[in-house]
Amino acid sequence: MAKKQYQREDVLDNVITLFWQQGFAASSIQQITKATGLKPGSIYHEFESKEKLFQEALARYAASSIDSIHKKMANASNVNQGIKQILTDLIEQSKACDYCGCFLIKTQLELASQGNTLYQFASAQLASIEKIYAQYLSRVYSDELAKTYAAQLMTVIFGIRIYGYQADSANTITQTFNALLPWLNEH
Amino acid sequence: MAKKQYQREDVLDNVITLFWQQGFAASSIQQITKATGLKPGSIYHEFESKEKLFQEALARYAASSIDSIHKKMANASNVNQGIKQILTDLIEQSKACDYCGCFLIKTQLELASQGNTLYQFASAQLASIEKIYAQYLSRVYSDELAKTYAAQLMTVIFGIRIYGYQADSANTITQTFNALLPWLNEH
DNA sequence: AGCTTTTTTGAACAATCATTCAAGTGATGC
DNA sequence: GCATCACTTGAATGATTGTTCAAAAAAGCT
Repeated sequence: MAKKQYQREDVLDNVITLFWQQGFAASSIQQITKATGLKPGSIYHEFESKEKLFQEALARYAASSIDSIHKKMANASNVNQGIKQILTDLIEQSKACDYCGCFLIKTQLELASQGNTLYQFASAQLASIEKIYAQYLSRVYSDELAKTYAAQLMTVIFGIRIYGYQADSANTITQTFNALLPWLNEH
Repeated sequence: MAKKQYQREDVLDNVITLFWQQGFAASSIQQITKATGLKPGSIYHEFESKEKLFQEALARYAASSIDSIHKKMANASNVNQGIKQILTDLIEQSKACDYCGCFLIKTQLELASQGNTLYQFASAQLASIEKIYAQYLSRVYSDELAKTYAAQLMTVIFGIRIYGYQADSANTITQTFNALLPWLNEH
């Protein structure tokens, strides 16, 4: 079998689901083996370690998250509507899957106390997402106000993602974010 | 040594710190041993299992959290000021310690996907905290508005606790919650 | 003092952990 | 058709996991 029997990206996608659900510590190589169909040897041949594998999975998740933001903003009639759409989709998503929240947030929480590289990576990605929102908002508001709104937005997104772990919360949440971020209805 | 050499509550306090920092999966019995000074045998004699120990630690944390809310509300000149004080203290706290966030939130995120009992317990505790806020708010607002505000408050608290993981975020946060919850300045 | 009860001890348990590696496999270039 | 190469395999590694248990140790009770 000289030819690779898998695509690096497919493996990562499978592994994202697993790590996302269970976190880093609770995901064993055995489970990774089962989720990907690869034997331990192949995993270590392709990725250096469990940590490197996790890192790469997280990076892929972050990239696709950021990509999705840009796409939704491009399709929206204006900045505020775009953000509103993103929030709406977020709520829809948290209804659909049970392990949700955000992979980046979960990683940040799990690995914060160990000063881990993975924590720093997750944290940096979240910071850069905030910056992206600030950039979009600066099309409509002053730079200062844009930053302020971006911080508010991130806080509410975090809040929603945690609140979403509570059962049946979807209806409440929509009402909540509309009340918290009234400026979303401007323009 | 027929007499107990430790206080159940002291053991729990030590164990709260450990579990809070590292989460359930990443905290080994060996570490618990080191943190409490108890040998494995004693731990299993006093608490039934790692899970039961965690559960009890979490319950103690939740009880003290709820207690602290009531105390702060009792000391405040009115409901809104009391809540404001709680939020301010929360931010101060998240500056001080690095593993922060909230033990309940961390537990909820870590153990959600496994449908774990511990997840359900954490989730229920958070729901009951929301109910407590709603009760206080209903002194000042209609029952319906009180519920709405309580949901907003929880969302912002969640947001703040996650946002707090980002470095240097303390100044931004105060500004943010004042903007998100303008009704806190009423009365 | 002697018996009972409660607690402590630390070694031992099987299971599982992340990781390694020598051997095997099959396609590719010559 | 043979050697080379990239990849797969799965057993084996030693460390660590949560948990148990028989023996020891000390206090209370009669």
